[in-house]
Amino acid sequence: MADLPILQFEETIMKAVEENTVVVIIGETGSGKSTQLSQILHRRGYTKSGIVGVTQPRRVAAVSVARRVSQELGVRLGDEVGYAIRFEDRTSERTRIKYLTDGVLLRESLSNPELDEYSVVILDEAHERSLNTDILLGLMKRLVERRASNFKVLITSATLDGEKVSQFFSECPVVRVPGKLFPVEIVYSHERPVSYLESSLATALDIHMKEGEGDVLIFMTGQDDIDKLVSKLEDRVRSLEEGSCMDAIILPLHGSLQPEMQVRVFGPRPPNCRRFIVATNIAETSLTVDGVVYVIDSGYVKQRQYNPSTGMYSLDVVQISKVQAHQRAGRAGRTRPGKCYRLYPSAVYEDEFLDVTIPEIQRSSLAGSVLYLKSLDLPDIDILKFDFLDSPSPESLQDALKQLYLIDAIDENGLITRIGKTMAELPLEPSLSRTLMEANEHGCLSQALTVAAMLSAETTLLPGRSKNTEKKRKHDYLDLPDGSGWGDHIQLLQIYECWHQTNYDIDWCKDYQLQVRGMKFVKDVRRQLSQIMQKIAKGPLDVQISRRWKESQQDYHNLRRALCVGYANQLAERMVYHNGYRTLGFKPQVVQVHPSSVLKPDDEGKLPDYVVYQELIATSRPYLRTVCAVNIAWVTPILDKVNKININKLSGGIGRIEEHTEENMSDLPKTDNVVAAVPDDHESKIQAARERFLARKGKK
DNA sequence: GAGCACTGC
Repeated sequence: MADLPILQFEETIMKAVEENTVVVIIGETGSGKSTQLSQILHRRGYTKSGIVGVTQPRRVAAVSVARRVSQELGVRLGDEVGYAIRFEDRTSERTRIKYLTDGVLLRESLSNPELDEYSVVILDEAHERSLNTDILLGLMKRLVERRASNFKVLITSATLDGEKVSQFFSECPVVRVPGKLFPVEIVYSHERPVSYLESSLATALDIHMKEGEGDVLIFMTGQDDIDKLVSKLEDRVRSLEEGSCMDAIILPLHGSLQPEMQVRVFGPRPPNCRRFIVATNIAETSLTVDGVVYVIDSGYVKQRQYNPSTGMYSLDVVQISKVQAHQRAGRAGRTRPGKCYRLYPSAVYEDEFLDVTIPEIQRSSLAGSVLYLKSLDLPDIDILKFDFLDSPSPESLQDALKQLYLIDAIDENGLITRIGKTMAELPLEPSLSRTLMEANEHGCLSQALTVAAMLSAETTLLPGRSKNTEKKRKHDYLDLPDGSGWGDHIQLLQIYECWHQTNYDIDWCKDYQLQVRGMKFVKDVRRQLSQIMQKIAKGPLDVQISRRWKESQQDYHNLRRALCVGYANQLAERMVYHNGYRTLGFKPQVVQVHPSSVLKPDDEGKLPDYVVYQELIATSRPYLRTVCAVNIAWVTPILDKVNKININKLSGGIGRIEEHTEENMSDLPKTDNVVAAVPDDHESKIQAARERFLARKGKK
């Protein structure tokens, strides 16, 4: 601890903090910023007038850093040093240093917008630019003006991007702290690989034959490629065995792996052995593998992005940014000098890679964030002029406003409604919180709570596609309830109700191949949602089991109607001659129900005329994921509302966001009072970056 | 009849 670089900068940092309200700290990996900054401030008396809060983008980081700091200070975790993550608040009245996820701090500002119990807030890992961090940055900017006398903000970033953050905070000082990484030699390819999979394979074998001890970390874009490379490596390494003096262990590493499998990557390594870890970008930030000396970087990442004009998400393989390339290379220099093999020429890196990753706020649907900001009810904040470090596109903000209006969270003037205010308190996406509100009016709150909770964990619920599914099991996945013909939401409800009837038996989950961790998470979410709904609940919150078929059909009917109201912006109509659907409310998209859905054609081979969907996502083609059948009678009033939307009024009559978006808004009333806005330098840079990005996408 | 990168309240 004593040799952490940051400690030599204590005086510099403190001088900057004393003289300024905001300070940016640039510290590379190993500088000790996450554990030491809070302690420095503590030593210097900043915990006397309030708490020093340190945000982290991830839960595990918040917990592990808090644990380490409590050890270093020799106090019990939860006393002077504590942490707060969802479902777990390990702080007490004595807590002076508090680690928390940025999502938790956002929730706290909902009930206490001035954050007056904090004397300092440190936004750690701000360079990762998570959606939540970006919103916090905007809120902090406002807060430091209001609380300038007794509040400090420190923002840490691992990259040169600190200058930009400094500009954002009126040219606040930037302190640079060196990291403790060993040098990493960068080796570029001479040309673009024909197949980066083959190229990775060849490079990995080359390292194994020629290089000294040390593990190899290979970055791939997804599970399929990881599995392919793992099996190819297995084959080739075996045939090389006489040529090499080392044994090889080949390990996949990605988010869908069961935790038990992930542990193999972090366990002790047998001597005289080289491990090949074939990973997604999970190994870029979330997980650190010890012993890595060689990194193979394909230069690609699979990235999820949102198109606000179609309401469609897509998962695309895109080039990484220079920052990401730097981060990947850094993974080779943690224990001793390393090497990073970039499977692309240096000219590609220089000319084609973006400097920084496009922040999440420019790649996501913003309905939830906009609702959150509106609910803060700060008279001095106008959402459309909200000061973001990087603004989301005008289309994206308009899309969010339209969505919120369609589900009654804001009125036609863009003002938050009473319903919207309650919705914002729920840790759910707006469509689901609106469903809960509606269900509460129609006697099916209990069922809606279950569905909302199930959807909060849905992706981790079902077992991953593992190669060894030959394990013996009592039931097949097909034995699970089938949604009674109404679709996936009803199926999720039925699954949870079955589990409830087994008294939440863990073995039951295992028998049905449901992820135990996922199901426990659902139970926690359901409890949390019930607590929030308690004060306005008009019916029971606990799981209700209907004895009779007719009763449950009535429940399903009410629930589907509530879902239809909540998902007003996620409606689709079946096409006349086949089972394709057309989305309603957006620029119409022709889509298919995802094959994993339990919704199946009826005896005449037809799917329901109308469905709501949880997600519209283009993978190999556009799909509706997680769908529920609804009645046309519920749909008609929504479509009437869609046709009457006046986006100009919703945006508070501000013309400036009209001019970029004419093309997407052709179905909406045209306004002739469009103000020609001159994009400032900041905006045009963003625009340029977007265009470069889109052009690159088009090329592929 | 296809398949989902990674987080978080």
